[in-house]
Amino acid sequence: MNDVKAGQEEEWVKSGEVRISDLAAELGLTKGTVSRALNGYEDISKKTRKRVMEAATKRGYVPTTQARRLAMGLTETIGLVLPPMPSQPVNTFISEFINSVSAALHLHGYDLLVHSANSEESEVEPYRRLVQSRKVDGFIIFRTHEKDPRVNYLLNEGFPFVTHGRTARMAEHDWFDIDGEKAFRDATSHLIKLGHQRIGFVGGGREFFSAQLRLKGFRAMLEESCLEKVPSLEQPGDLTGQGGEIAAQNLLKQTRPPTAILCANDVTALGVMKAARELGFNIPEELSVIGYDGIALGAYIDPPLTTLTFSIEESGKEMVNLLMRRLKNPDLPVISKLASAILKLRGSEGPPSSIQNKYMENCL
Amino acid sequence: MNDVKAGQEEEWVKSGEVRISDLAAELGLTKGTVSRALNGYEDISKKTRKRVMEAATKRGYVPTTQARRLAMGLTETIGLVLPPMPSQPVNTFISEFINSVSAALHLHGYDLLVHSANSEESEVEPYRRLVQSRKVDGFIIFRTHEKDPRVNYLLNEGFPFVTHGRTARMAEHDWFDIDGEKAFRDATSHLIKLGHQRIGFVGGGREFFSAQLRLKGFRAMLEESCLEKVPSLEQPGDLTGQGGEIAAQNLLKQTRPPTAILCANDVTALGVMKAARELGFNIPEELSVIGYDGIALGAYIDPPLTTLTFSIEESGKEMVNLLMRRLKNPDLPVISKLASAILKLRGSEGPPSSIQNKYMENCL
DNA sequence: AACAATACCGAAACCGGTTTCGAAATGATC
DNA sequence: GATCATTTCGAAACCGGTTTCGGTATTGTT
Repeated sequence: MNDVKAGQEEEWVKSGEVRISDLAAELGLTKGTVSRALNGYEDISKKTRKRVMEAATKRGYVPTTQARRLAMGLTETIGLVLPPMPSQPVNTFISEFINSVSAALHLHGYDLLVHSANSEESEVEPYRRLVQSRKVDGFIIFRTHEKDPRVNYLLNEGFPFVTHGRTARMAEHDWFDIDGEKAFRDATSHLIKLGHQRIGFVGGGREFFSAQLRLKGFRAMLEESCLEKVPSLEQPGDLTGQGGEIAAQNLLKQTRPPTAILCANDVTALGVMKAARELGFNIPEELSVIGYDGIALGAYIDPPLTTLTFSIEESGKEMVNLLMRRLKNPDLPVISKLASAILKLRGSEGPPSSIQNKYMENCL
Repeated sequence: MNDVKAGQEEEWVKSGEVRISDLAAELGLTKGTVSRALNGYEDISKKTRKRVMEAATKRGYVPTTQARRLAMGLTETIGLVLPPMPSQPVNTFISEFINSVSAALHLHGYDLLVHSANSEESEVEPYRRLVQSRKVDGFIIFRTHEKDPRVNYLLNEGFPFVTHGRTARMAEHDWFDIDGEKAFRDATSHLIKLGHQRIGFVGGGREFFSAQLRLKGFRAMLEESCLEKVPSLEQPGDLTGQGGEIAAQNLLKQTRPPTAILCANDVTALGVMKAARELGFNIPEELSVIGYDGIALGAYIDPPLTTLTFSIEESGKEMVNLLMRRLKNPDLPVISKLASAILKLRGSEGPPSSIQNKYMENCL
């Protein structure tokens, strides 16, 4: 009876109380020996290794991370700085991304340090602080700009990082990206095949490189299909719902409004749809709308949003792989990975109400 | 001219290369003295303190976090474990929450470690690992269950944490919560005043304590208004869109369907609205829908979703305050904070098409 | 001028691990 | 049984800071 009680109490011993020196003393060894035994050094006899391992598991010894990392001169931590959240922070993307990155890092024994950006200070300031205080070994950067100060800073420091998205200096750093150009070629092509000839485009901010590439794909397919490029049909956006609303108003109040609108992301598309409804356009009968990101919420609105989608989980995993490779060997040549988005038809697009294909005849 | 060039080059000196011992050697002091000078000890003369400070800023000295934390015996890091993301991860809440928590922690010099939960292992496993390896000083826990194994584990370990949401053991730990009971009383009252008498309810998972409190508020207001409690009008949900769809079908296919539906969160409400549309119910004319969470996306759907909303930023800030207080003095009595949600009318609710107030007459 | 009090800094231990180096013990070889 | 190679472990330095303690040098007191 007493034994049982004692046993139970022993199970509830608080963890984290035993240090490597305790173990060493208990075993009559030095802490150096215990450390090597636990870390698989070859100069430890099988017998003592077993003895050490058993004592360690019995006593519930887990090395203190801080001490180990200090001794080994690394942090085993990756930093991720959230972009300053706009007043309309509709970012279902971010949580999924954090989740996948964190999971992938964990497989390599790395931790994820999430830092928020203070909108009042410079964009690179958080990075500078994390680098200087040596809190992280590398960074995951997303939403890259063409001329990205964060990238400039880290390249200058020679500090490891991987970007989600390309930059003007993409030849100098590892990056992962979705082929937004091809994605928008596909989406544009799909609309043209449905019979659309006046297609609007709502971009992301000009500062985002990805937004430019999406615009490029859009234009390329227009040209390939011998459709006239109409400047007024290309509206800037800012990746928010509000930006979508404004852009849609600019598009739909024109004398010859477009019969379809491509949006730089899903949230923008939601704003476009809202504005369209308010202006009396039926979707998709009178206006087709296509987004980009594949957020799950898009399936729940009316009509469900057709979008360009890709695996966020895969994105996170790939980026972590690139970063781990870089950390293991900083001198390896720069590599990159381009994944493709697929067009997910859900119902917010269809043939235009009045098909006019006079332009088509001019082609070929 | 030469001076200018030299000056520029000096500005680009790589950071993080100078250690405290370097500074000490340069100044002809010991590192102990330098450390005390920088940390404001009183036993350092004004002159040398100034000398040290200037040398530190000039050389760009920033103490290595790992070493400082090891010496001081704390991690200055708070852990946040993401819930296993369901197949429909429509969590706009999480990224906002992470952002606000991270920002608040930063004000106290703390970092945020975000960990993902592996759905194959026990829910407490990530917590156990983080505690044992001493990677964090405390936890932020959200989406609490009534009987929450994470809470049980941490209470048993005596490890600091704060929850977002109450638990069965809420008297033993600090917590922050939104008064969901009151919120649902308010929402129910609003619907009743509009003339609704058959009101449906779609809950969250039974395991979530918050969902039970919301149901409680709903029932309480029904009873207060002398409305009959109809069991078939209370449907379980799971905080996902799909769960909302299924629940709505169960509600709306009844011979006497409800004229309004309250949902445990916004995502559920989106599922409800989708199912309602497919069954031919017009919103809000034939069916009122109210959600909970106040996600920004709700404003962009048709009709815009009426919801119960609260400040996520404030939530994060408050929780961090509670946690910091606990870390500073672990023996302080347990405290908690209850904030209230407000009903944000956006248009997805209205008076029922046929007003029958026979029940009202029985009241009072 | 002698003595106590105070200001100031150096020396060293410490946090909890890892890793290098060398010495002792063991085994193999002739 | 002497010699040499191997196995195995202890000792100590190290990572980069913080903090305690004690000893000078300086100042203040009478």
